[in-house]
Amino acid sequence: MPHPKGAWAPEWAGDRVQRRRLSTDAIVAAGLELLAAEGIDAVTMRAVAARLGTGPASLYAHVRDKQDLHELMLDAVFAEVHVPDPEPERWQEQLKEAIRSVYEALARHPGIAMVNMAHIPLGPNALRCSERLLRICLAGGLTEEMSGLCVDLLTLYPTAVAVEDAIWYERGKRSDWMNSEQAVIGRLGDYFGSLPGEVYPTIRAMAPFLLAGNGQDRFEFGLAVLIAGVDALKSWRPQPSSSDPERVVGRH
Amino acid sequence: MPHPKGAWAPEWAGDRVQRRRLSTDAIVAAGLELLAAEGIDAVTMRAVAARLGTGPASLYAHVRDKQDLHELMLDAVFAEVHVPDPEPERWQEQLKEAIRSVYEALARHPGIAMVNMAHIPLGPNALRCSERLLRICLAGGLTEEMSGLCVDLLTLYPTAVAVEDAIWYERGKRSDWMNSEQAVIGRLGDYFGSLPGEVYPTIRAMAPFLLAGNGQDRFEFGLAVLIAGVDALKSWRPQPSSSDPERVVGRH
DNA sequence: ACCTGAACACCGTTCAAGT
DNA sequence: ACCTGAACACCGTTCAAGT
Repeated sequence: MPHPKGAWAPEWAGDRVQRRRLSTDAIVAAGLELLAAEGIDAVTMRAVAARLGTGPASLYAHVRDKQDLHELMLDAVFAEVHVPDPEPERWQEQLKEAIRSVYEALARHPGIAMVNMAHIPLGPNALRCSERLLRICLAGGLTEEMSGLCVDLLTLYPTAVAVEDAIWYERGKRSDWMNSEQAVIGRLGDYFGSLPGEVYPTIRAMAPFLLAGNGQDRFEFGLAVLIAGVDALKSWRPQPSSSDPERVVGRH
Repeated sequence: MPHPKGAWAPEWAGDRVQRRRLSTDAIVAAGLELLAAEGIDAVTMRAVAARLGTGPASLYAHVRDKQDLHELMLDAVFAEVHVPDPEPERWQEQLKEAIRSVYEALARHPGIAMVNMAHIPLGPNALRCSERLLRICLAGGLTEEMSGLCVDLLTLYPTAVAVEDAIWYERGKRSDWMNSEQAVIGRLGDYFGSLPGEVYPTIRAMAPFLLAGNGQDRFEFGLAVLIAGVDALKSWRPQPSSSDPERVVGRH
């Protein structure tokens, strides 16, 4: 009893449901679903293809390789980032809002942050984000030199924290016991307490401060340090020479 | 013509050269050699085993798994980090020296930085480093709360930059053309220049500043921002309430 | 206790062949 | 142009068996 393809189903079903054509967008969407469901390690060419009802080789017509797929997914995530319009007098708070937004978007898709670290993101959504960050810096009165370097530095921070988060998240999914934030902090406290006091007296004494705060608190702390530093160096220019006007005037 | 194992070599060669026993240290050393020669992706259980003249299964008697091996390699790298003894009046410069030293050690072994991001490093050498960082912070007059949070933040920065470096390094090894720093900056400049001016006017105008400086300059810039921020928040304590003395006095 | 070969269940990517 | 099955050259880890 031969069983020709599709003979068991009416033609319209094959056309409308089964025969959805592959496309870059569909592949990126499937990748993001897989990322949400099973983490970045599960976003393999094979798994994405399987989710679309095909084999891995079919994806290569729409996507250069796995790295390319990951970059496309990253730019889709950058679409969720909101960077406010410049209000010059509160540039510091606006930069904080923007960096929080980058962090939240990356954190909403655990695992994608590493991709942001691995590439200078050049997709349209990432560029829009940089464009608007630059405007806030310049409106705030930072030098052009500062502004140019700040965009990178300010983006690196939420990315790095999100990478750390994702690793903990991944680990927590694999085994629920022992890996909750509380459990880890508890064991770390015990560990620090058990260290030889002659070798690590400061770590022992400072253990409560080393373990203080949750992830949110620690993120906000780093953010406060960064923006305070940017403010302090607001007028920074590279390698001011000894002919710098202020210095010369200062000597009068 | 059968060819029994070792029949072509004198017995003493087999005993003295071939039969070196496996040990955790030997495995870690082989891992670091492989890392230097071929990058972190080449540090597979199979390749490390092959370098030691055995099969992958043999390593599992000395090392829990691949992650464990990577952590052991990381602590070996932390042995190269130098953190100076505290001199209270120049704590800022000392923190910079320490962070540079972390960065340099990680950069000397491209690829290992990711391991530092994936774990709270708890090996003896990493702990010694934290211990000494803490001492500098406290000697400099930072609050205990600040000092505790600073160690993490200050370590995250060189680690994140080293992760980025390693990815570029890896890419440069694969194909020498198109991936040198100069070539990438050149193409990025072209790309920014080709962007539609109505959508990305600031990026277009700021292109030279976005691409300014080499890796070293950019690292030093971030370091300056960080330490300036730490200095500005020197007396920081978590969530100061409205009963904060200075605020009350300020109203008089 | 330490080491081994073989096997299991995976990868990314290529390629000739189909439509 | 797009899609496919099959193959290639790899992985990490487990396990029974050896010493």
